Amino acid sequence: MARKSSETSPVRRGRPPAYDVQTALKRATESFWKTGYSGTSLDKVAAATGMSPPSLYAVFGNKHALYLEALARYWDISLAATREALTGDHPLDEALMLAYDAALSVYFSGKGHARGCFVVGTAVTETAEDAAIRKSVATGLRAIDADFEARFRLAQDKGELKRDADPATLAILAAATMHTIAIRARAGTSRAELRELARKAVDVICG
Amino acid sequence: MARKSSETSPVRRGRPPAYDVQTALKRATESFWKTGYSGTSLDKVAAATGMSPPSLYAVFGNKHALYLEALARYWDISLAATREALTGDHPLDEALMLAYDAALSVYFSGKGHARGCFVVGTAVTETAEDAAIRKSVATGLRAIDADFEARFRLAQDKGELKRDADPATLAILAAATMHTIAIRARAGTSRAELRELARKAVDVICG
DNA sequence: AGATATTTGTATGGATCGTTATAAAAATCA
DNA sequence: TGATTTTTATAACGATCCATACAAATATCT
Repeated sequence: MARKSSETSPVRRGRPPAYDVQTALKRATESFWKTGYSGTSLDKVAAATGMSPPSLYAVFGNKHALYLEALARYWDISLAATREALTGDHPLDEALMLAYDAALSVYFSGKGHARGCFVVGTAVTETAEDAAIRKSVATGLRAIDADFEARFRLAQDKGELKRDADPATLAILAAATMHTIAIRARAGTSRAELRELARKAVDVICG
Repeated sequence: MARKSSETSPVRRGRPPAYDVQTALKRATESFWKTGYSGTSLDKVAAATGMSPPSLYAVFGNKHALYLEALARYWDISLAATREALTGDHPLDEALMLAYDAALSVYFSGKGHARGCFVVGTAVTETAEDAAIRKSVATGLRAIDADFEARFRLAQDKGELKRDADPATLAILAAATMHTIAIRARAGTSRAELRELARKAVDVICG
């Protein structure tokens, strides 16, 4: 569900906003990505976005709603990237590696230390006590599982995979590989080592 | 490295401490487990432990040192549990399931909502900006990997595993399965479903 | 131009943050 | 008993937290 922006009246009335909402959301995401939801103050977000606190509240509601929107945006982007890698016309093992490469380029996209996955690195912590964040995470995880499973099912139909393999189980292992990469990236493992890890995991998963 | 406790002089001089350090550390761990490091104030920890803030500082130093000690204690306990499961005299698949069952009973040990893994649920968030926590997490992850790998190597020697299997790669997949369980438990997946997930993953991993 | 509408920056409110000063309380020592 | 040692509870410190009141700024409308 996208934020309303240009579908409002073509000519707006008062003083024009000084900052673009989407880039502000991106900057806010980067702030939360570093130090988590609880560990990131709204002042930090304001500094990162260049917006004043009142503007942030006018646009996003409050800190919690802002984080939820950042989380939804991250899911949108990363689910699309995973799906694109898996639905392209590549052999099974290549498709899986494309998905992991896409994830790695996100996990190592920051300036300083590797940030890992935004969900695993910041949202999972909040899921224990925050129902809204928990729901977003649970839904996203199911979507990833489904995308992997669909690809394995297709592979089985095309004869890329043994008949007795269980696509649902292989999907769990493929997702688990993604998750362990997300954790390890944030914990300091190098990108090269993680890519090798993915390569070996793919070899086992594809049989 | 254990905290000094009873190896001091048998007869101590001043007013005796009212609370046991180990149980206080356990209570503090449970506080952080719910809402994470940044999301848990020292007042909350004080309320959970029954200790006053000055007592907490006298015993543990500060909030950061207290969390690090809680993290070290958690690693000690969970690594010991995993190692016990894997080094017992069981067939490979049974040993792996014992390890996952041990983890599950920890992840679902709380009163309210499932807490998942303390490391994945609270420490990973901090690893991006906190070098000390990152080091603890990295070391612990390597230890888990090594324990799994040793068990797979043993299985290969005993003929439980195919000759061409790579113990290091299987260890990564076994650890990845543990990690995805840790994430999903905190995100709301039921214990029964996670056990089934583990069962299927073990079947694939063991070939 | 004047009225209206919307965003902006500043400044701050009340609560909570991590941490510590202080003195009373409770033990052993002489 | 009185001095010494250690822990305790209370209270508060300055800093920071999330959130908002307010008025100046900047646009379109009549």
